[in-house]
Amino acid sequence: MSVAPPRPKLLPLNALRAFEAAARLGGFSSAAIELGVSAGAISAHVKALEEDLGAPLFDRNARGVALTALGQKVLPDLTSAFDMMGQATQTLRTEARPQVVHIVTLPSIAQLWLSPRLPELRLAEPEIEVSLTAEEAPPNLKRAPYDIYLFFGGDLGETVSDNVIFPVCAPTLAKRLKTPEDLSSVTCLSDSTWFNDWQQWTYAAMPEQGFAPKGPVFSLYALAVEEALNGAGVLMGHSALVEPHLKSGRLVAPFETKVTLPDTLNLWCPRPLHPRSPVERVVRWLKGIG
Amino acid sequence: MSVAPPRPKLLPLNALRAFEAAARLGGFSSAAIELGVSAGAISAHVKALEEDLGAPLFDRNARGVALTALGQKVLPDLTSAFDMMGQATQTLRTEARPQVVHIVTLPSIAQLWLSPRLPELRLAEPEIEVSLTAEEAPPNLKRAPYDIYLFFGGDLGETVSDNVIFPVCAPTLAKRLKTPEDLSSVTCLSDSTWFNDWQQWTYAAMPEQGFAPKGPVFSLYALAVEEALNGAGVLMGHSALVEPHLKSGRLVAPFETKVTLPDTLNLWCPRPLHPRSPVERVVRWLKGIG
DNA sequence: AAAATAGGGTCAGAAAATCTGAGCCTAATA
DNA sequence: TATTAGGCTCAGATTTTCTGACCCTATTTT
Repeated sequence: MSVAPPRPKLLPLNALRAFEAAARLGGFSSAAIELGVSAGAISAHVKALEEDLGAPLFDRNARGVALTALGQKVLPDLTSAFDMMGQATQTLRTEARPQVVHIVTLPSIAQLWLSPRLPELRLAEPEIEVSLTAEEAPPNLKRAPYDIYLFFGGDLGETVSDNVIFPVCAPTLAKRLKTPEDLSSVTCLSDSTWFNDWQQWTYAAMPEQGFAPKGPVFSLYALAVEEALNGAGVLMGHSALVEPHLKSGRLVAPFETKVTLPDTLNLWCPRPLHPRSPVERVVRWLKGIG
Repeated sequence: MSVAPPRPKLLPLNALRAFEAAARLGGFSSAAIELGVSAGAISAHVKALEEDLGAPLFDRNARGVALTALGQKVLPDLTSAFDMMGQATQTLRTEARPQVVHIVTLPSIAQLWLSPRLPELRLAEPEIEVSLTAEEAPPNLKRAPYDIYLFFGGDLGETVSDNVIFPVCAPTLAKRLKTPEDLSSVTCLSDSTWFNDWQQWTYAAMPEQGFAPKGPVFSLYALAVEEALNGAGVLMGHSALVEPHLKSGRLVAPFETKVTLPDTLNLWCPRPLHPRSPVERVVRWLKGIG
C-alpha cells in the first residue's frame, strides 16, 4: 500500500469525448473527422486520458488501434452518456430558438438545389429561420446539432428527389455533340466525389465501349457547373442540381440517355417531428418541392 | 425566414458543465466551489453558452440568479447526462487501477486521524494503494472521483468514530487549570470551522456562565494542535484527533467534562461495495480502527 | 441611515489547453 | 520496392479558460 499523489482531478471532458469517438469509430483519424480536429489532437487527448488513468485504453498497431479490455468495458457507458448529453444539448438548442431549423446537406445540394428555393420558403413561412450547413458527409446523427439531414443514399429517411444523371453543357458546345461517342473529343468536367458518374452513364449509353473522361476534376460540383455554363466542357448533370439551368436554357442535354442512380436524395430527421413545428413545416415543404 | 450563419458548432462541454452546476446549486459561486474555479469563470461560461444559444438561461438579480423557463426545462436532462458521465468515468477510473482506493476527508482527519494509521493498513494490505484527498467540504457524491467519504455529520453512511470534545493542553499549562472557570485566564485556541466547540463544551461544563474564547483562530485544526503541543494555549480537543497525543502524554485533558456531539465521524461510499474488493477491505479496516 | 454582506458582472493579463503541420515510423498491400 | 493507411511526436501558434481586482445592487445588520 502507498499513498498516491493527492487530488485526483476529474477526467477532462474533451479528452473523454475524443476517446469515445475514437473507440466508437475504431480509429483516431475517423474520430478526428467527426470532431473536426486533426488526428494529432485526438492522439494527444487519448494519451492524456491514459496518463490520467494510469492504464492504456488502446493497443497501438502500425495499422491502427484496437481497444484494450478496459476500453471495451467502459465504451458503452461512455457512449450512452455522450448520447444523452447530445440529446440534452439538442433540446436546449431547440427550446432556446424554436424558430430556427438546422439543415445539413452536401455543398452541392445546398448551393444548387436548396439555396435557390429558399426565397420561396421565406415567403411561405416568414417566421422560420433556416440555418444551412454544408458537409461532405453526414455527421453523427445523435450528436450533431441538426434537425434535417439531406444526403444521397443511405438507408435512413425518405426520398425527396430522384438522382438522374445525363451529360449537360452550354448550348454552343452542344452543337458538336451528335452521338455519345463524340464525348471523347471534348473536355469532360468531373466532380471528385462523383467521378464514377461518367462510368455509370456511358455504360448505359454506349455499353460496348470503355470510356474515361478527359478534363478537370472539381472538388465542388458547383464549380463544375460554373465551368459548364462557361462552355468549358461537358458535365455529368444531376437532374436536381442542373434543372434550373436547363429550364433557363443556359445548359442543354445533348443526348437522350438518362440514368437513374439508386442513391436517391434522402431526407431524414433524427428527432420526432411535432406537428406544425417549424421543423415539420420545413420537412413538408422540402418534400413538396422534390 | 432567413438563413442564419452557417456551422452551428456543438455546445462546449465545459460551459454546459458550468451551467449545470450553477443551475443545480442555485448560484454561480456555489458552482464555482464545486468545480474548483472562480465565480468569474462560471459567469463567463454561462454567458458564452447563452450567447451560443441566443437565449438567456438565468435571470440575474442583485441577490443571485434564477433559472429562466428554458433553463428549468433542460436542467433535469443535463443533470442526468452529467451524472451518467460521472458514473462512466468513475467506472473507467476504478477499472483502470483497481488497487487504488480514493478517500476524501477533512484536512484535520486526514492529517491527525487517518495518516498516522496508514502504516498499519500498509502492513495489513500491502497491495492496496490509498489516495488521500483533503477537502473542507464533501464534494458532489455523484461526480467526484472518490470511493470513500469521511466527514462529520450528514445523514449518509455510518458512524466510524464518536465526536467527543473536551479541552486539552500541554502538561505544563494544565497545572494552572483547576476548574473550567480558569479558562478565561488562558489563551484558547480555536479552529475556524469548529468555533462553536467552545460554546458547546462550556455550556455543559459551566452552564450558568457565558464564555467567549480568547485567542487565535486557526484555519487548520492541525495547526491548532501544533500550537497546543507548544504550550501556546488550550485547545478544544476532538477525541479522535488528539487521542495519539493524549496517549503519549504530550497533551492532557485538565477537566473531567466531555461533550459528545451529535455529528459523528461518518463513512460512506457512493458505489456498492463488492466483497473483498480493495475499497471494501479499506472500509472494513476503517470501521475496525474507529 | 450607514455599514456590512452576499451575489454577480466585467476586464485585462496570465496561464493552460488545445490545435496544427510537418516529419517519422510500421505493417500491409501493390 | 513503392505506396498507402494509420498513428506518433514535437514545436510553435492559437484559443480557451482562469484569476484577481474592481464595480454594482439589494438585503440585512448595526
